Amino acid sequence: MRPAAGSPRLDRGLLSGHVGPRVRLLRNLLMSRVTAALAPFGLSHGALSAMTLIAANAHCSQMQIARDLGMEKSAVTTIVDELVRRRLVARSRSAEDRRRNALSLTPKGERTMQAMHAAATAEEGPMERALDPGEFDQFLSLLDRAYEALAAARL
Amino acid sequence: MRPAAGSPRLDRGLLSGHVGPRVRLLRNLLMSRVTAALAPFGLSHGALSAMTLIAANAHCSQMQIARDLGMEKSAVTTIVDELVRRRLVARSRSAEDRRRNALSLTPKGERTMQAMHAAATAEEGPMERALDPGEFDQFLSLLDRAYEALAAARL
DNA sequence: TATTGTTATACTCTATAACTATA
DNA sequence: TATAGTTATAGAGTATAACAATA
Repeated sequence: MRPAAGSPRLDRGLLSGHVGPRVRLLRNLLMSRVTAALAPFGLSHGALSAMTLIAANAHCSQMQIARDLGMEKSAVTTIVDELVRRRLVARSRSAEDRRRNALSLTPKGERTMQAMHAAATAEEGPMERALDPGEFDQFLSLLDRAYEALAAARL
Repeated sequence: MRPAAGSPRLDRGLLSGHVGPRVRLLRNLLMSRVTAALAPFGLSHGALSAMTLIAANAHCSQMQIARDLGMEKSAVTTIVDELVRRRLVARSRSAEDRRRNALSLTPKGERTMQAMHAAATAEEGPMERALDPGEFDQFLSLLDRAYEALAAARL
């Protein structure tokens, strides 16, 4: 009888003190589940991330999206094209700087984004059950602060 | 003067209570920095993840890697082929079950993995500086527990 | 001259499907 | 019949580079 396929053992000696490998592994597992949950919408994770940022920063530019997600501007164009084609995002020229686009979610976009978040986060049950409520809240808070620190640190 | 490209504003109303979007955003930002740091090694993130699991679970099979990373077995074959070709991983048939491969890191593989971790995690400075030591340790612990809960929850 | 966005193209990673061998 | 691994192929997502419009 083999070791009864349980959860993998993480080597604290090799991973000690580092966020990167943990986020990679957690993201890989979460992604494979979320990809299936998002399939009915026909939109990528990148699209959901972009919609999330647009919802939080109305009239933002595509370069802002690119910087915040660590993507190239051309990739953002591809994503936004699809969102606009499906009437989930409205794109117009900025009045202040006519090089820029001003992005905002349409009402349909808001509804779709929320449905996608609901579908994606339904896969989170095991994590929520493994942590007690106080720990879970702190986990969310720490993820936010780590993200913001990283985003603020661009050169 | 525009809003002086600071960190993006995350909308707590839309993201409230969910790990997924936060991990996606954090991972996107971390990835784009780590990709550059890992470029000199000529190996992918998947390869580093695989090496990390092999280091922690000597003589594991490729199916174990696939399950733990949420990848398909054929993708694991591709990754392991490259690691074997570069003498970073030793692959032999399992004695107990001759369908399986038994994977382990070579000494060169151990050194390379540690160098890759060092290069990758050098990008983590901003996160470490944003959290005080106790918070940072708890962050690592919560990431581990979230991962383990998710990995244990496969059907 | 620098920045925003678009287009066209190519690459990296992973998945799908069909196959072999072991159990 | 079911599982582990390989091979060949296709696909999704993103990057690179050259360009147009605006600052």
